[in-house]
Amino acid sequence: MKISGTSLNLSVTDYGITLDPTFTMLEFDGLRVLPVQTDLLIPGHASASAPDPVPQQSSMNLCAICADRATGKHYGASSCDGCKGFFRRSVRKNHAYTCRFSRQCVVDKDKRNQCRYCRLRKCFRAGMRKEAVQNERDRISCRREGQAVGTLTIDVLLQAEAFTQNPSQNLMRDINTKKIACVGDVCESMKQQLLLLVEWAKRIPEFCTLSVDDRVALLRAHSAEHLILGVARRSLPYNDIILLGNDFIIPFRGTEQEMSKVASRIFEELVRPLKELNITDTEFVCLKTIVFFAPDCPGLQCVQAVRRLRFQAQVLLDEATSEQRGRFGELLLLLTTLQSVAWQMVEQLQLMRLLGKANVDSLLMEMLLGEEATRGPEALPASESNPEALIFSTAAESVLSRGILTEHIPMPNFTSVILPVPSTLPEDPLLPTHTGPEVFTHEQAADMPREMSSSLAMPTVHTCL
Amino acid sequence: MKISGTSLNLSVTDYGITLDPTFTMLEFDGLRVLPVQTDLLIPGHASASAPDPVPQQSSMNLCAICADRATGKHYGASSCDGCKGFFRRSVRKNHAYTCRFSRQCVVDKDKRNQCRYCRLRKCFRAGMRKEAVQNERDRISCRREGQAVGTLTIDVLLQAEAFTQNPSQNLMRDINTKKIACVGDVCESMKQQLLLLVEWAKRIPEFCTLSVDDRVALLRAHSAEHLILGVARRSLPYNDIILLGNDFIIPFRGTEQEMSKVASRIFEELVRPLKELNITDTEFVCLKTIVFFAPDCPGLQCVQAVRRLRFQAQVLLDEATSEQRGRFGELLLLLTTLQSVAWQMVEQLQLMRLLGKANVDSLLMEMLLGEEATRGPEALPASESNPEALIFSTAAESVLSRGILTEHIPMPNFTSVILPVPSTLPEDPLLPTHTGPEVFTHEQAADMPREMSSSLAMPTVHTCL
DNA sequence: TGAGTCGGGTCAAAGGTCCC
DNA sequence: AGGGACCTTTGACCCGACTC
Repeated sequence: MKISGTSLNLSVTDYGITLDPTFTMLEFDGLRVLPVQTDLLIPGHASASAPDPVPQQSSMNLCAICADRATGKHYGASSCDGCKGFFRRSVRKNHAYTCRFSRQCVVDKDKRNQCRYCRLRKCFRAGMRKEAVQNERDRISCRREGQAVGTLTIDVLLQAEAFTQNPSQNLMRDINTKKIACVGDVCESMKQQLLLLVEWAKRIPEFCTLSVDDRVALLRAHSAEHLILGVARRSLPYNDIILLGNDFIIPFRGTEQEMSKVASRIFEELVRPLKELNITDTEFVCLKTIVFFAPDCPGLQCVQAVRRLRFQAQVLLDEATSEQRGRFGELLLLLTTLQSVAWQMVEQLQLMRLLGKANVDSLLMEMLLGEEATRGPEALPASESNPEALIFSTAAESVLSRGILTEHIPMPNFTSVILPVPSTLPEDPLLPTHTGPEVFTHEQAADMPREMSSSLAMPTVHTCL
Repeated sequence: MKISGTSLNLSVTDYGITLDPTFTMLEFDGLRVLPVQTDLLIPGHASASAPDPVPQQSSMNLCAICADRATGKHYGASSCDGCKGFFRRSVRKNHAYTCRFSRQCVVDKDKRNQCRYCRLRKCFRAGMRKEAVQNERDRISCRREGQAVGTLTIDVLLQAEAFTQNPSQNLMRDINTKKIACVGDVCESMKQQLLLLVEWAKRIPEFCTLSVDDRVALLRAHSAEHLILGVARRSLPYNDIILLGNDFIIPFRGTEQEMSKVASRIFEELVRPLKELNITDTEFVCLKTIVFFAPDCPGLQCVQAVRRLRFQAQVLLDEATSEQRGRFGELLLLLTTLQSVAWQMVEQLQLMRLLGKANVDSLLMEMLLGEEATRGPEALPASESNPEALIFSTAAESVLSRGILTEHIPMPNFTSVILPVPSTLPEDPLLPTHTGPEVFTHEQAADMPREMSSSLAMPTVHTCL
């Protein structure tokens, strides 16, 4: 802030107004700048009328308080760095000094530190104004300081994501060499991706601290959205197809009507906007985490913890997108679209299953079609937010699933999935066990031959945890 | 913070004005210096219930970052010289700042120098773009771009909202005097609210510039969400009930199971979070507008225009919530919950209709249950985002509606609703006509006696426009 | 063409840093 | 625990290219 240099002598009149009544330097406030000094501060004024023996040039270079060499004007008076700093510290800290003598101490370069009371008084008399001292500013020095809203960090999320990525698809083979998926291929890919989702979640320490029931609840609640989100990201480089995790593709035309319809929505409503936004890896993992830690989750016990985690994730996304206005909002708004597409996919899957066109195994049943047998009587009455439960829940009030649909195709009883799970899995060299180290990788899921993985004895979420 | 260099009477600097007598020098008075504690950052725990900011008075003259006097547009945002220089220096030197607090520092004229991280972030959020900062003394001729965020303003939205509010409910009569709604009451209220939604939309100039087909498409696409959003807001003062627009209530228990279930979800998943956030009117109208201008809308032709409008709305919401970190995200994330609850309500309504428990008239059929006969052959193949269409669409591939459900209850043919609508309505003194002035108000809809409004000859959206 | 806009740059006077 | 030499940042003001 620049102040006209000639107006300084008018500026001292307001001290009393802005002063704190308890301000202990009050007695300085009535002081006026000494006339002689004022003249010296006005360039071009002294030479005309005052026969000052000291040349103007040198007086400007002298501190008006202690006559040390001045480094410029500070707070309204030409002063040295010492008096400048002294004045700032005194005002900032609201220091109250007292004179041990009779308030007539000499203040010069040598003795300026002998009486702070007289030095500060001379600062005011020289024209320094406490109003010119500003508020404390930000630090300049760049010490790295972790700030962490919570404990979730981008790094953890990126690592979890990298762990469950399929590097073999990175080399972007020619699309023409890829095969068009049949319904079985789609189900197979979904199953693989769901297993990878479990592995992904297990890489998030905060997830692991939740109860088993809550972990299962989270994994089930939005698995369909995760499948869609994953396939949308995977399909970003392409224009006319959806690329599955097992390297099959779904074109928009030329395959089953139902599949191409969902695929087309994925492209138009998700892939296209994501392309336009040019979503980064960081943003993607944040979105995924936001979807994952959904507090409106059927049967969730520790709602507050999950809320906190989602809050952290959305703040992380906010930080990651802060350089482009509107970007954060656009990304978050894609989640409603994601939810819509996911629900349509689930409905299609349910239809295919009911029509006998798809062989849906128990893991898909449990995670995608909303088998809810795990919900005990303590389940929250108001937590019916997953779409599957709405349409085909086991809830007694659903006429669709019980009154009509199940007349045609009885739904198997899946209460077995909540039975205690053995701590070790059936012996299978390809599978990780609960007792062994976590060595489950994409090679074992995503790249697993279909014939083998479709017979995996790993049907429930509980088993995977 | 410009000081006229020629006037001497400006001796009281801006800093002097802002020097609060109670300012303690050492503390960041305005800042919430919170310990890094996640609990405090969760919306419900936030102490500050941001009061509605003063409606932008001459906002073009204010710096969008610190509210100092703006000197014009700089790098994409109306800003003062200070923020202009700060942004340029930051971008040029590629500075990476760190917030010493929790990244929600207030950035105003007084405190803008207290946290460079938050200041820079606010620059970006206000629309400044890195690319607008040029390297050296070279000038790129590409002027005129970037800005034109849009024409939507908070004021227009607030006025449209006020117009469709029911003032008689503001005096918050005793809940005990209100009657419990039966299914018919609910349908009646929904119909009234849908008519008010049309009136609300007509108060938004940008909506009126769209084609009739697009207007109808927007009104249909998310009407269920608007009903839920409205009822949630209306129910904010209460704890155990949902308050309908026609003053009936829905308790969580003691009425039909289906109704109380949705009501309970509305409360637990929407009213409760909104209460904790203490949502303002400004935020509410922004949310409503974001829901309304959904670009993934079946049959929408002018997708880009709608996208722009939603973008404007979400940026307005962002600006309205920028004082509290995470608030914007929490509000946006409620929209997925809103979508979920709305779909459940639609499903319940459909069930009630199919079971003969509800008398659903053609307006509700068209707007809530997704009659899609208006979609011509030019309809976008990939725009099936409305939930009703998913579940009970007339699309040939839906086994649910055609193959199974309609075996029991044949669906009437509603193609009549798209027939050309006569430019004048059947004579009815209560109804506005297309040729007359717009005099439709809440007195005519929300406060209309049930017996009359249920026989309104206003069945289609087209007719209302 | 001439006022307005918005890029650029400058530098006095604020700020902060850190050894003594 | 300040003091003060020394360095960084701020922002009011100016310039110039471009637009209308």
